[in-house]
Amino acid sequence: MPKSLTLLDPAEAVACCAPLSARPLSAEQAEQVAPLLKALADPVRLRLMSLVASHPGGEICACELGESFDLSQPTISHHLKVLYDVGLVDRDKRGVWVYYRARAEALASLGTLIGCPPAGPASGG
Amino acid sequence: MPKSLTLLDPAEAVACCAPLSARPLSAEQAEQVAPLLKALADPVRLRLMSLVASHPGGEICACELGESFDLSQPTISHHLKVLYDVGLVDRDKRGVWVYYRARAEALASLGTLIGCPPAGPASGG
DNA sequence: GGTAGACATAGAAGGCTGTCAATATGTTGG
DNA sequence: CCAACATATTGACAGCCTTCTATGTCTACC
Repeated sequence: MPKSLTLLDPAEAVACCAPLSARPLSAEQAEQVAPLLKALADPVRLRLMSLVASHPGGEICACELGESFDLSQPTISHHLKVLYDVGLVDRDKRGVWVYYRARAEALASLGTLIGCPPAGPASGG
Repeated sequence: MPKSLTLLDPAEAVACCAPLSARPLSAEQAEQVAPLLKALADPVRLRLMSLVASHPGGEICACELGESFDLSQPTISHHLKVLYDVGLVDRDKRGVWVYYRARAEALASLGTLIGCPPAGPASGG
């Protein structure tokens, strides 16, 4: 059971929350959002997420991800699973290889919740 | 020693990073950003941050923060210290009370790094 | 069928984290 | 100076997290 079928991903639940600075987050909301942040709150996973999100073509092979780290294959696999379980990345198995893709809308929701600079003219310093 | 004097806060260092999806985060950048996310990756701290950031007047007394939780005073104090140490909040002691203020630019930098929706028409949700 | 390769899972070790009770520190007022 | 109060620090403990090695699973190819 890779994900829940009837409930929202953590990543999807975030979209319902107003920015942190708009109004106090409820305890329930905080419990939903924290796992997403926790998933990103590790240097390895943060780099993995960035590698996936920034890769040309939108997807990247797990084998290529592993080459960027001095870590064992199971460790990389574990971190990718954490990102997958909270809904920050999608996976697609093609033959022997597994391709990961960033969920842009999940990152966008999380960024908005944390607090994006107000939409306006270019900031001047 | 509340903070480093010559080096940047984690919160300040984040401002130097492009969004996750723009280019792969370096290992060094990831090591700098992860502590910030880790600080927010706890339900209690996330609510504390939201309470501080959303409070009218821009600041809020620690005593008022504690009343929102079913946790001991030392625990709240500990969580506030975590947020303070990474530079997400400022503190101001006035008499017996301590007032906390959100560092809006730190939240904005972090939000931008994670990935804000591209500036466009108002989202309908 | 058998072998090789890519990825996932299981189990264990060591370190980190959240929480508390107890105590320390600093401030106000008598 | 002492009492009362707000907040911070200390020390301890349970639980979780990151990492590894060993192993399992699935696909491709001969």
